[in-house]
Amino acid sequence: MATGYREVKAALLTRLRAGEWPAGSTMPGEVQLADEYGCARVTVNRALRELAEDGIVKRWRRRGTEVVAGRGRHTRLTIRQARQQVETDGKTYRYECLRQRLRTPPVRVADQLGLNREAEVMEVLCRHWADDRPYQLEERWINLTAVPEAREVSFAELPPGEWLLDVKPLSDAEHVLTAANATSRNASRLSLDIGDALFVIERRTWWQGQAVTSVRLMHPANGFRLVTRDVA
Amino acid sequence: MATGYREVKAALLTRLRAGEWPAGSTMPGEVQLADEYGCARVTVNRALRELAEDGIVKRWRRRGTEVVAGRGRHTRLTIRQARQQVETDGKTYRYECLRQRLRTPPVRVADQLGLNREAEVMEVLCRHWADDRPYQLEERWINLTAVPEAREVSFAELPPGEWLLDVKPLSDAEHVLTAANATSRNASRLSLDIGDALFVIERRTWWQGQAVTSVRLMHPANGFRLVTRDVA
DNA sequence: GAGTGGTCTAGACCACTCA
DNA sequence: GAGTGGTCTAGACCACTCT
Repeated sequence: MATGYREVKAALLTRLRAGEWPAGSTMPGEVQLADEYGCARVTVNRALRELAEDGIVKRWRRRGTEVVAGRGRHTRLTIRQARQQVETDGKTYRYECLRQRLRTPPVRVADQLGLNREAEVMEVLCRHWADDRPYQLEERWINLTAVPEAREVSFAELPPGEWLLDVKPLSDAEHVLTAANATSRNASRLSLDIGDALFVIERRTWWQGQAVTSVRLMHPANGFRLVTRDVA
Repeated sequence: MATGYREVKAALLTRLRAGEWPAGSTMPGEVQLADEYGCARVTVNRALRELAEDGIVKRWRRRGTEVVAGRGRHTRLTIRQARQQVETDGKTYRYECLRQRLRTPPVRVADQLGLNREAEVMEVLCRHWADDRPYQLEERWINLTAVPEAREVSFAELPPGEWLLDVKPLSDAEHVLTAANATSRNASRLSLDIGDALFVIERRTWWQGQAVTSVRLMHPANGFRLVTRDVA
């Protein structure tokens, strides 16, 4: 007789692992399970809702709860500001601005930000260090229509990512993770050889539906990794 | 007067975006907010709980709810089976096993799986194709102590990842995402040039506390990307 | 129409940690 | 001791989609 939603969730997971409800099948309804476990329906509801959030089941009104498990693995990833990551690693963080200027966006950037080519954007190129090794090279484009204040800000000392987090907090985001070979230009900026592998994170953010910024974060593959750990 | 937890959550997000409670400050308690919005405390509780899951606030009993926003970005990632990903992309999937054998594990693998070097493991090297291009090269080690059935299974036609998902469903997992340059061996197996960038996913899984498998999935960087989209 | 999950309410008790 | 969030309950109504 399990009463807490954690117990119910664990019990359901055990039965799922045991194969009682194979992938593709439909689980019993909430009322029946609540009856089995002798608890309120809301308790079962919460357990099942979390299983759905974990990607283990899918739920529909009227159709019931279906076991998916096996389609793919869900995982939660945290992408930190360079300063924070470097300091978490116990290293000394240093920031350096290589270029900052106003300009009209190249086609690719205009597309990404949903702007036309006459709009004005801020381009920022900067570098983040961990101890005395380049940690991240950052190419950023800021939509001045969405963030006109940026026109007056100097990023000589202040990482634009940190500034934007203050100015437009809680924005929506899209991330794209890829790998690439370093071009000659990027290699020299990261103290690498041409062709060395880079781990690249591209991020676009929106604030109330309007594109704010598009940024490309390049890391020497050697020494950079994203780690996730998922229990479920 | 918002009554639904979604409305409450949205209202709180708006106030957070407006800077009413700056990062580091403590938000009002659940009872007060429930009073403000004219709803039950549980409704506020759910809204705040989701904000906490989104990484926007942190909550402690007695200490209250603190605004974090700005530490890092949380995102949800789904890593699919090769077959599923390839077919989702509208391409034709093909599987090919390059090697399968029993052996004792090299030190690195023994460490990863928590085994001693006399234990027996199954080594599988295989390749996944998308149309007629290599999509993923897979190096896998299976702990036969945890999965003795694997000793009798042929992976000539069946991807070991898919088999394991059936046999040990709902296991715990750890993922490490990195980039690397292709070695000569891996380059030829992926129809690449030596040094071309690879996007590498390493995954380890456990079932009821026991290490099941360790796998290294290597993708040509050109044409591989992981994408996440987060609204909040 | 009926049965599923989705959600809200009001009240209650618990667990924790601060003063 | 007091006040915070964490959770459970019982009952209710709603939204959806199947037949």
